[in-house]
Amino acid sequence: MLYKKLDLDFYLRDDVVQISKELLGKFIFTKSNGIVTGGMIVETEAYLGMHDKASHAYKNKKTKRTITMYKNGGIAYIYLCYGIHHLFNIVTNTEKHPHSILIRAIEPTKGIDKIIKRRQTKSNKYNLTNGPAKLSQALNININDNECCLVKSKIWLEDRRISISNSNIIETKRIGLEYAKEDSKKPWRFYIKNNPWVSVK
DNA sequence: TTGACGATAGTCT
DNA sequence: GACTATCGTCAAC
Repeated sequence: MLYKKLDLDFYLRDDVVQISKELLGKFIFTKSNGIVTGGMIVETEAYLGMHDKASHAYKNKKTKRTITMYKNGGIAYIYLCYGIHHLFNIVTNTEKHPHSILIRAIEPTKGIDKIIKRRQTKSNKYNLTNGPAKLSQALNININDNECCLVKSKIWLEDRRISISNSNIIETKRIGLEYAKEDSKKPWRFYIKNNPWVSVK
């Protein structure tokens, strides 16, 4: 089979930085009201859990919101940002390690007509999914999908045998985390070199 | 019970 | 580049 859905073992691994890099070039899809939309992941950010000041799980903090990250990997962690935006993360590792990966941008390939309708944008096509809240809107992901299983549910990832070499992966600091002091400078954002769908170059 | 604060995006200058 | 809409979450009172 050329298109292989990512299985649970992919998500349960320990190295969230490595998984974040491997996600580049993978595909994400959602099925909503029978319509499938999705595309290729081009930008990710790793959040390293209890020792990462930028992570919601810093200092092992457990609240009603963050408890999702303390579950086994392979599920979605979705939360509301700025009262408006739904941000989609992938939970990795096991219950003791609240790791997550923010998907910041995709290159849409499936259901683009539907994506345009959901986004209601008239500007250039790169504006459709080049940001974490934009892609959530484009794929109709919202807070109700929190804890959604990524292996056997309406949101899933596929390996389509596209390989991104290390020389084509840019490592840089994460976006919008100045409050996290020194951890905001850690090179835990990854994106595909020269890809026009990346949010911030 | 209250208030400060965002892992953003769109608009305006 | 600056400004801000908008509201759930969470810690402090």
